[in-house]
Amino acid sequence: MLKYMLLGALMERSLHGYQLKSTAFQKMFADFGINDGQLYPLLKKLEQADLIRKNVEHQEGAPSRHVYSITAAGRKDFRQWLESSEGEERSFRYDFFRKDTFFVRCNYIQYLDKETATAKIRQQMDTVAKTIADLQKARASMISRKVSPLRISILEYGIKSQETRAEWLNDFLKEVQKADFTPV
Amino acid sequence: MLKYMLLGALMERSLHGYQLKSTAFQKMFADFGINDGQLYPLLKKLEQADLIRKNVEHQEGAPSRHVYSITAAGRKDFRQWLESSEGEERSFRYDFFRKDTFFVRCNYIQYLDKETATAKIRQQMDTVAKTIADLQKARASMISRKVSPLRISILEYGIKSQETRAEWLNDFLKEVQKADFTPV
DNA sequence: CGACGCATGTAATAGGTTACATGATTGA
DNA sequence: TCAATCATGTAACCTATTACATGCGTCG
Repeated sequence: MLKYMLLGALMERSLHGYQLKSTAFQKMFADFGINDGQLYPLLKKLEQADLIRKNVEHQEGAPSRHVYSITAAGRKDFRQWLESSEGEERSFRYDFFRKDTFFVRCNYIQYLDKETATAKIRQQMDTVAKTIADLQKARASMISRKVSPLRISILEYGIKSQETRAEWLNDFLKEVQKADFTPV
Repeated sequence: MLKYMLLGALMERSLHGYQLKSTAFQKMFADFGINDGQLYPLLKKLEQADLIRKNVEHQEGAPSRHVYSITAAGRKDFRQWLESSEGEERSFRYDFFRKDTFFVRCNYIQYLDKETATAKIRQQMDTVAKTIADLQKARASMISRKVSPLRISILEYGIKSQETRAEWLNDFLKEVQKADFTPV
């Protein structure tokens, strides 16, 4: 998937590795972003596959920049991926069930005592609240920077889904407080 | 994470490999479940770490079952993980942005023509609708089987989040139809 | 003088998927 | 007889994360 995210970023304009890291894969929160260990080897691989082309820009008194641009083959590959629906089936493999640590823990919440369980849920509520605040700030900034409404719309999904999570956490907390936690 | 899901399943009762696959990691949809290539090596690894213990049950005219039960060390390890909050920070690394193929494609939707984009969104709407129907069926079955309300609650998050997705898809479709798709 | 931003990369490891490999029983 | 279900496992591969490694310029 990262392959297509890189190609997608290069569809607009040519970029060098560090630019990809710092602009196209900007940190949105704490540790979001792309890691070097994946970026540089993948760029090399894409270059070898002739999907992107490298142009080294020498700079005086600074490390050279390796500017990558997408090739015709790269554009074709990207469009093919974009048009396909591969990976869009409902599978749940990458969904709340398995990839969301908090939810996986929730499945076993009866093994905790009520106080610990409550504290855990409240902590998650805090995290979600902070995330929503951050996303709303990001949204405001995107609006003022006149980012395309489609991109803003995508961010709004993030906000909506976190709000849904917050609502559910409220319900779940009530459910936990009602439940009978017999020590196991 | 799978490690703790296996230990969590064994907290309740001892199970053999195939049981873990077919009951604890039941398919909920098309291809949800656990794959052999991960299950069996991991069981072996956990056994070597003395977190679980194997007991081979010979069966006449059928392959032997390797029944695993959790050890005291396994229970301790599991509880420690359960109480910790590791991986529950907001990171978005495992969130809608990067792991959801449909959403990643949405970021580049302006590279598609309006018809293709519309078709793609409608297809996703269908998928989501089918998923919601399946989850609701699962919920009904859980209620009749008198599964604990906490477990049902977790499934309800799945329903809620898919409903949020459906709502957003509606909004996004409108946005796409309003937008100016100049071919790129 | 130390931290941070710019700029590139490698190595080791972990986690997960697909495909391969085997073999018995049961039901259509 | 063919397919599905039960039952266990290995090998190859791909993806992703962490940590390591280097070096310059600038700002406080």
